[in-house]
Amino acid sequence: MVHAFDVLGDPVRRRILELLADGELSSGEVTTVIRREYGISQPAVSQHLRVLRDSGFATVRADGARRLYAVDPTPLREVDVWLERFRGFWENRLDALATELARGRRRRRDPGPNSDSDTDSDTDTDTDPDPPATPPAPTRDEQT
Amino acid sequence: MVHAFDVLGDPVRRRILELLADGELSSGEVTTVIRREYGISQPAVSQHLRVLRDSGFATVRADGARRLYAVDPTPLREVDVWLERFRGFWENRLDALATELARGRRRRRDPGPNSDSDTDSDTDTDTDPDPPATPPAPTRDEQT
DNA sequence: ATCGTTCATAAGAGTTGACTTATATAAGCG
DNA sequence: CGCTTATATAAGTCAACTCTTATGAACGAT
Repeated sequence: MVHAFDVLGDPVRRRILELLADGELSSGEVTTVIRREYGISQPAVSQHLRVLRDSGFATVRADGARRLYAVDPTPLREVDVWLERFRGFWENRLDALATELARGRRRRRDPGPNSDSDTDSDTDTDTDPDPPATPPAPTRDEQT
Repeated sequence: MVHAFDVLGDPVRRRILELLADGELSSGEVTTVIRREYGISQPAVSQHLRVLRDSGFATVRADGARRLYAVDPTPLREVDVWLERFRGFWENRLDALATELARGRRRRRDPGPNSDSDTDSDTDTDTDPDPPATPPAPTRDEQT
């Protein structure tokens, strides 16, 4: 299946997530806004909602004939975790410390840039299955 | 120009950024790793580096015939800011408060899910130019 | 039961994007 | 100066993505 970042690559989908961030919305309500803002058809919106469903960014709940969509934060969190290694670039040490505390992390050592002497390798296995150890496939698609 | 999330949509580019996160690397060094991991050609890697340059994710510095690439955190930070509105989904209130402090924000109100009565519209202007107020163009491309 | 909603799926077209091979530019070196 | 190394660009191919229109399925109301 597609990677979280692939899903977020589309501006319409990002916008839909923004809308859902404020709470559950029906497919129709989402469609109304998106249609107005991007001028695309109802099926187009429905297809985006499908991608969001399939990729775990949104959940659906039936309410009569309507479908109520809500954010499922799981993949967004993955993105957040991936981003973590770069936070050292824009957060100063004190901020980083506070964030550490805020997140209740158990890991030691901060993700500062240019950690040369640091051969940490892959201590944080929690993040991404991204780097394949060996040439995956000639077709270069996402490895699940 | 392309949106930050478009750039991050590619696994090879994400991997390159991961490599650069540990410090400056030459094009050749990046190529060696990526070639081994993804089995793609030197020009392919070079093209990805170009995208990273053009989109502001990486900076280059000449060292003789070599080009040394480094992370430019600016667009990553934009992504982080975009993500901010969803943090309420996975951080509890206390964590959120600590993060607020850590980030030194001046804005009030937290990005909690299901804030129904909240017709915030667009208070946080710092984030995204994403939602166009009106149907932008029939071709639905990224508005710069 | 029939008709209007609400929403999803199907099929097809156009565009974009990521590779490939071939080649160009520039530096390092004998 | 010629040759190798380091890197970028050019041109072309192929696949994937996102639309479109047409249609289907389920619910609600008359």
